[in-house]
Amino acid sequence: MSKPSKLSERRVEPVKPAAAGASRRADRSAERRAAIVQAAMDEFIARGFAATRLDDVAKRAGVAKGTIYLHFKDKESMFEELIRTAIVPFVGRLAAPPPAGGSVRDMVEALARMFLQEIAGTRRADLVRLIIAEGPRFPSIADFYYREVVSRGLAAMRALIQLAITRGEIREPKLAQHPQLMIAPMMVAVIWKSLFERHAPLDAEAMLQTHLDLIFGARRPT
Amino acid sequence: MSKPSKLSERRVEPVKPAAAGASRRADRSAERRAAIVQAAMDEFIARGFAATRLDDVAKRAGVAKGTIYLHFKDKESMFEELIRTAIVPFVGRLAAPPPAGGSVRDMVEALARMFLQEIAGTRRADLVRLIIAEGPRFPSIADFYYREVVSRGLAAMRALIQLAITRGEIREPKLAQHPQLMIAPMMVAVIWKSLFERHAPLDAEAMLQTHLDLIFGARRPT
DNA sequence: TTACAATGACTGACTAGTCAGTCATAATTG
DNA sequence: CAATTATGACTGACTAGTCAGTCATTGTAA
Repeated sequence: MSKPSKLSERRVEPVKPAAAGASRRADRSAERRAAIVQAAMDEFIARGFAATRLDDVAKRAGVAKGTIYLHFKDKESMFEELIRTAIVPFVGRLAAPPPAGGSVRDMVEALARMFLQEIAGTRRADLVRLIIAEGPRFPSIADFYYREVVSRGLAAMRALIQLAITRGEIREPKLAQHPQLMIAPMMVAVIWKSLFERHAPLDAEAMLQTHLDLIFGARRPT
Repeated sequence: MSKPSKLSERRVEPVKPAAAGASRRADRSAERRAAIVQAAMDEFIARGFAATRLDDVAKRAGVAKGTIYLHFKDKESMFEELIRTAIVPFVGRLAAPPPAGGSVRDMVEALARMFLQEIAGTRRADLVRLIIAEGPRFPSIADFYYREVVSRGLAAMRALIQLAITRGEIREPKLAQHPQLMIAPMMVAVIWKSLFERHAPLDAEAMLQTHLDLIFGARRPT
């Protein structure tokens, strides 16, 4: 947090670059922090916030419990910071891929496919579930998630829908008022994978295609 | 679970119906049990399983902590039994309303509206969220939920879709393979209400209409 | 370059507190 | 009165967070 780690860089390796593995103090500290973050993520996903023991996190990270408190104020702020850190990478993605040249359907399909590959069927799916689970108890997380992911994602989706409407690819103009409808099957896929996959595996790809057919019209009407 | 609670019913009021307020032993016991169930539900929804204190449940139910253990084996089985108890009423509903005479769209719309009124916008929405949250840690609950609600609900929905397809109300035959698509907006509505309602209220009714228009075709194409 | 001093990351035993579950006692009922 | 039901003080296991002490790394002096 308020670590002036810059100080350790003002001199650029006076001596001994130490072969290959970085062994400088700041590096090790960063490594440990990363290990804690990783371990904590695993534990929180597996047990939820309240049931996670920091002793277990420390053990899994290969670190003493006290070390956790060198990096985080307490369990709660660790949790919050963790989620934030994990979400940030996606904020980039949401804005990054500039609309390709093809049809809107192709763009939406590409987005959805990316979502399915990168989220559903990944540990990140459980992260989404974790946010759903703990959101009401951590309003700041729900706020952050809404601001950084949901509202942006929906805005982007709305723009795509509007484009599709002007191009005539989508006939239902009201859809622009409910971009959630575009996302809904993805959310269901994520939840399904977490809860029911072993009861009945879900072919999210096929479901997606059907969904797109409903919205854009079947590719071959008969 | 293995509680033969039926025993309390074998005799039907031997004597003294006791004016108005029931005060017979079994009745009081049932009342207390109901109070505990209610209180526990509130606490579990508000805090999740691990963070819920039985002291709080007892206090809220107006009962001593020991009393809880007269009705439930332990916290965990109380939680499981609770969820089961809360879900059962819906199993009936899912099978109960026999297909009305109107169009399939009307039937689906009626079902969805019932869902929105009785689940989304109710404390029950949080129950769904609770199941999503704790499901992975309580496989028996996920199993039960899948068996009693999800699989039945999807089967019913699939039947309706098939009917609509044969009647020509729905053009997309693949939809029968993915009844989840029919439900998806409802799930999103439930989650939205729990997490984001204060950021951006969701008009679930309007969203439902748009969704139905996508599936059944807009009522007025232009 | 080498010896010594300062730093602060790291440790883990410890404290203070929490909470599920128990049980001796009290209250109620028939 | 005996039997049943309810109570809540109590126990013991468990855990978030602390802190005095250690020691590898870094800085400085000779």
